[in-house]
Amino acid sequence: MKRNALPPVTGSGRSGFAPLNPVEVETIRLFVQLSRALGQPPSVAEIYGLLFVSPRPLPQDEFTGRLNLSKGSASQGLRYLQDLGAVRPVAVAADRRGHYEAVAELRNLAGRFLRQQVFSYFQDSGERLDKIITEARKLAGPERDHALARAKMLKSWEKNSKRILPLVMALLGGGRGK
Amino acid sequence: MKRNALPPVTGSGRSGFAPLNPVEVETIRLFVQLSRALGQPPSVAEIYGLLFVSPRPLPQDEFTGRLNLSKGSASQGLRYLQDLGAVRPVAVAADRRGHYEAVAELRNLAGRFLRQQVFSYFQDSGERLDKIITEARKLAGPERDHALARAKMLKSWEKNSKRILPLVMALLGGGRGK
DNA sequence: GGAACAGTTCAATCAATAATGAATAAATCT
DNA sequence: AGATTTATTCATTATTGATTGAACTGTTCC
Repeated sequence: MKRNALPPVTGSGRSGFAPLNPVEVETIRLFVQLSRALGQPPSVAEIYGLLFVSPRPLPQDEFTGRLNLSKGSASQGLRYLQDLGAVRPVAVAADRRGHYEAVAELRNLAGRFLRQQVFSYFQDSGERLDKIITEARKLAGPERDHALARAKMLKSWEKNSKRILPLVMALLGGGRGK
Repeated sequence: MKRNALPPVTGSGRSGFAPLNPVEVETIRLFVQLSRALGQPPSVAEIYGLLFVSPRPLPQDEFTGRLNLSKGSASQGLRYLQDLGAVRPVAVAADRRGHYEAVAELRNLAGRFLRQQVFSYFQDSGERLDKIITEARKLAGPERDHALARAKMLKSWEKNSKRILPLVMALLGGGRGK
């Protein structure tokens, strides 16, 4: 069965938890929208969005219930967010459930996200580039020249891109963020 | 029926076109890999990749045949690439088919891509942010304060991000790209 | 110990996205 | 005009990716 995109704002939570208020709904939508642009699954964005607007850390079953997620999605999404450093556990006295809060520093978030995304790409791109060059050398005549020129271009693209990342990070952290 | 990921390097092209050589195969793989990171369909990456390594402009049926794509995918992918400015038509004498070549300037490519991706996001994010603030004002007590603080934070994130884009563009174009 | 709770894993299911190809249009040739 | 070539559109099909939930693990409480 397909779960509801977002539970209705009105109506008492049939999960036993308070339904989302309009601020929560809109904030979550904002993050879901962003997640599309970044190619991230909506459930993850929903979890982060709700933790982000929440004035206090939430236990897993609470955001699961309020977002109408399955236990599996919640668990996986939470893990992903923790690995990314976007969410951190917070102990709450007299409650054995784990509670979580959003890490809300743009620099951290964006930095880690970029690192994760970009790193996974540059992972074997270097290796592949070398292979392209090796193969290009085996060609003959003008084909060979063109192939080598293209390979060189790719190398320079890679270098340029790699150089930009730290700068972006610095800008994200340094901008008068107040 | 599923098409082959990439036609085998050896073996005469059963489409009547030359099979891909190793340089072409590896270059295409590189772009396909990148397209995953960027959330773009592989067929588009294949087309761009082949045009990128090709020493001469290719007509649609040629890259369609060599990549083993359907006519539909080729046509749509080509259109997407043209809209993005990543590929441009080139007239070839005594051939009535349209020929295309890759636009291979990192600055153009990345710039247009970012614009397309990011712009579509910031499209209505401003509107949504205003709505969040409006709704937050209707809340009471500490909840209200927290919600307003979060909304303010989102606004600053947006401002920061918007400010960075032009800088990234400048860096992509300006780096000693040789 | 064992019942209730909190959480994870993963194979099966469902939804979203990409690719296909038949129908069609438009242009060029004879 | 009619035949041929080139290319586009879009409903259908295939593929990928996200979500579910039942089975399981480990804790805590009585």
